[in-house]
Amino acid sequence: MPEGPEIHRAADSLSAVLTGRTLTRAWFAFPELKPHEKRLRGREVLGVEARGKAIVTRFDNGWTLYSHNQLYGQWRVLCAGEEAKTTRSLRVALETDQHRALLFSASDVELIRDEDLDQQPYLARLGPDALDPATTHDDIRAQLINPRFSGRSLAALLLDQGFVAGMGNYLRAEVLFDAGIAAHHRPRDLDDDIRARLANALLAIPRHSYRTRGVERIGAGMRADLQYDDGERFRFRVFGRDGKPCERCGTAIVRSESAGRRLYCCPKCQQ
DNA sequence: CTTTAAACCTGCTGGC
DNA sequence: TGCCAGCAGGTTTAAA
Repeated sequence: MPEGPEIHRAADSLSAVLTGRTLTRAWFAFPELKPHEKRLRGREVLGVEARGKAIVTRFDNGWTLYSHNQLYGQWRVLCAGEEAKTTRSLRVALETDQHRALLFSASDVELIRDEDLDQQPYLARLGPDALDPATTHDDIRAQLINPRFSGRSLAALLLDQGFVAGMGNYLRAEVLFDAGIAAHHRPRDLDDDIRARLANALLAIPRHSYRTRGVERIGAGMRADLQYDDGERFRFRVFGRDGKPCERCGTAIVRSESAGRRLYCCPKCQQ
């Protein structure tokens, strides 16, 4: 059940075993993708990257695999010869002579010509990705003062992939707590310094979650990689902590609902 | 224009 | 052990 940080780490794991490798086999559970199996066999993987919560895998024949895990999808990497515990819900298999990358349960999978990739509906509407190193503080501030977004509540914006890609429900709560802002505010009603603080949190919290392996269950089939800070764990400061004391002021964390999703906040620190 | 609600995808947990 | 309801960190669509 992934947000941007979890998806970006999944893309890391896939890239580590696929990039630069030749596919010995491609398999799809979806009938409409069957014709691509032959087309991909023998092709080289040029790269695997996350865009927001989608993953794109590029091949050397002008095609790209687009996949979105939604709530349930999960990529697993196995060594060649290693058997999956179950093939139930298996949707995609990409195999090299050394590894197998398996996608389970996801239903949103497409093969797209490279030149059409930017027209893919989900990718086309993505805003700047908090986990893209190229995304800057100024990019986020530009979103905050963009009239397309500045009149909407932060509660809605912080789930909107067009505002900042990669955000999700736990990040929303943690970003707002870190910035010390209540969810009902609109960007245009905030002071410049508060907007700057929010822009900071919108980059810092997802990136910290990514580096520290976020909420990922250890041993869930993902590779251990050295680029992550394993000495430190991401901690929820408000998400899922209703009734427990705020670590800053001791006030009980409150659970509510906003934009149809559960939201947690410290009513004293976030005003 | 924005917000809300429902629907859909699938899996897990807890209660009976 | 089995079944069902409820919930879930997502997204899209339609309605309000």
